[in-house]
Amino acid sequence: MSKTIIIYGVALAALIWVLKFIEYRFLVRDLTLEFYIGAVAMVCTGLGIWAGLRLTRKKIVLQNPDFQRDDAALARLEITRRELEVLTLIAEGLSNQAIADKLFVSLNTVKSHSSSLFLKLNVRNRTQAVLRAREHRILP
Amino acid sequence: MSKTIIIYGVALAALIWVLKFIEYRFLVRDLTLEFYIGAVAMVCTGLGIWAGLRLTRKKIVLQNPDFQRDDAALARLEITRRELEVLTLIAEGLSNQAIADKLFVSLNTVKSHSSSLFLKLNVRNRTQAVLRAREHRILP
DNA sequence: CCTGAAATCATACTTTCGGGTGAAGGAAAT
DNA sequence: ATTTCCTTCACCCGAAAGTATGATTTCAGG
Repeated sequence: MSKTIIIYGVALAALIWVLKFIEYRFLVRDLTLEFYIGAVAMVCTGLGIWAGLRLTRKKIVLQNPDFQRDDAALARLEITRRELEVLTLIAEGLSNQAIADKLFVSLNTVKSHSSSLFLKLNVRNRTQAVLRAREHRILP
Repeated sequence: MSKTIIIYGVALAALIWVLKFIEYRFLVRDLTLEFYIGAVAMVCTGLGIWAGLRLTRKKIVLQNPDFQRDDAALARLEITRRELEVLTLIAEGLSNQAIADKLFVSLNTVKSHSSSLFLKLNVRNRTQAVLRAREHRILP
């Protein structure tokens, strides 16, 4: 956050410094407008590329390759297919509304599923549900 | 849930069946009150032990023994000590109120910490925060 | 000594979650 | 055919979570 701002500030300061340096070094009284524009364009392009990479940097995937779902646990806990879907999306950090949009169902439906899920997993909220599901080897 | 109820029902039915059997088998007209009480006591004791074991069965601990916190990530994200504490408790599925009680601070304080945590982790809720923290190797 | 970062808490407000209840349609099993 | 289970959805309500803003205090480091 503040680091980003600082880097931008430093970059702009460096640009100004370089321009000043050029002015003095080569005894140029006034650099041409084109030169300024070009310099700003270059710096902004660089910063843009850097910011773009930062903003869209790929997710760090944290996968356990040798995860094997314990279907016996699923059966024992009487968790249905749809509930498992909802549970999976909950584990991805989605809100109920987001889950509803993703599954093309209403918010109420998602609430129903998650509620019965919490009952069956014997937990009180989604964070605990994810923990429990992992313990039961229902989720990776 | 329903399984528990079924087992209780079966146990009671079995008890009644056994008592009837004894009555016929030994041509006893009326079993003594003490006998009934004793039978009920035995069955209920057994069920109680079983239920107690079920209810208090130990947590399945899901620990990654070779977890090493990425302190660089902590510094990079500018996460403070207190925020890390809160984050850890969030990851354990505790509510804000529970965290407040555990840390002997007010609910508002916990909210403050979690809010700035979400900002720094660039997430919108606690579940995503836990995910992100794991990705950054801040949490096991 | 002064500054800045942390930590604490408050107040107020909006959004999201979660519980409870009930109900309708559909598919599969008996 | 009837029952049972799953899925879907609605409505209501209270609790919890999250946002925004600002004040205070403490304390290490320059």
